[in-house]
Amino acid sequence: MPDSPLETYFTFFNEVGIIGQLSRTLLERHLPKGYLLPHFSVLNHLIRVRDGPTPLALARAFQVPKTSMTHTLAGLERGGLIEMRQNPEDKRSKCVWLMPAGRAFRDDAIAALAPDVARISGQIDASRLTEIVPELVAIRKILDTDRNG
Amino acid sequence: MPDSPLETYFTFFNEVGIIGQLSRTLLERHLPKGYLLPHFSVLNHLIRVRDGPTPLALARAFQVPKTSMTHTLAGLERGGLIEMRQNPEDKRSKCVWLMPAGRAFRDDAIAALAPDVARISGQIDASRLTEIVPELVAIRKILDTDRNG
DNA sequence: TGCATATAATTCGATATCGAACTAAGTAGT
DNA sequence: ACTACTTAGTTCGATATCGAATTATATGCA
Repeated sequence: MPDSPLETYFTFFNEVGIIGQLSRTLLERHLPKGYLLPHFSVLNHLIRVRDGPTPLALARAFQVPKTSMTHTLAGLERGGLIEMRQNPEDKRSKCVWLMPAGRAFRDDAIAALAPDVARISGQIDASRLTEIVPELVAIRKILDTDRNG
Repeated sequence: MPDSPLETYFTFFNEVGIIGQLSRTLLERHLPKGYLLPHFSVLNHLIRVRDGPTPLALARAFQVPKTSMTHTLAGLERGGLIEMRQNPEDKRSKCVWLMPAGRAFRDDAIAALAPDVARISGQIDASRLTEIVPELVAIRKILDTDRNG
């Protein structure tokens, strides 16, 4: 099935979209009621990338409008999973800090996900993904800088 | 940065999620007010895959709950882009048919997207994507059958 | 045939998403 | 120091998403 370049892009982004949706559903199935992928993602970011970022930095990291991030953070704070303190360097701003309950939440989610990962890793070779990931990172960065100028 | 297999999966799905979001925003920027990616996707599906499917078939094709598809189709019908007729083979069911305005809508969107594609294709080689797409298709199918049993 | 169950679609209610407007605080130019 | 502009975050309103319940039709089995 020969494909025009335009169709190649469409197919690529279409597949990416569906995989994103399926994997999101897979994860959310294991989260406590009231929590969604964005909640998990933020906690994960605080652990893996950096603790104490501003809401705006998080919004940019996840490419969502800052008003969506406000809402996500409110949910995390309500559950005692994070704490928002004033940014000492800028009184307009806040910093987001992980609480012990937040770390436990994230660890629990990952543990609950283990069976899924085990089942899937039998069918998708991780080394295959390792080859693809750098390509995806490159594409993500191109789209990202394209968007921001 | 050596990566555990678990982290490989996480990184992969994370990148996929972000690319999906960025590309979605890119497309939606060119759609008329009130229309979103799902509207475009359905029209595109009617043209590229099959005209006249049932709402349920569409919901499955896009991996969304059927109630979400009801909503999307209502939007398309309100705009005269599709028509929903009774399924002659099953009175519970309906068939979704593309209207001329629907085809025009889709063609316009693709035309409006052309500058973006041109800009991006200068940075992402389509042949690179051609290599990755089969891998993504395989992964999508695995997740899909995993989900449905 | 008649009844139990299954399926297609919709409606309803709760929550998520996001753009626009707003408030508060920082910054730059004079 | 004053004014204009910019930036961080929230609030508000409109729409999207999606699970649960509902309605209408089909199917399977006695």
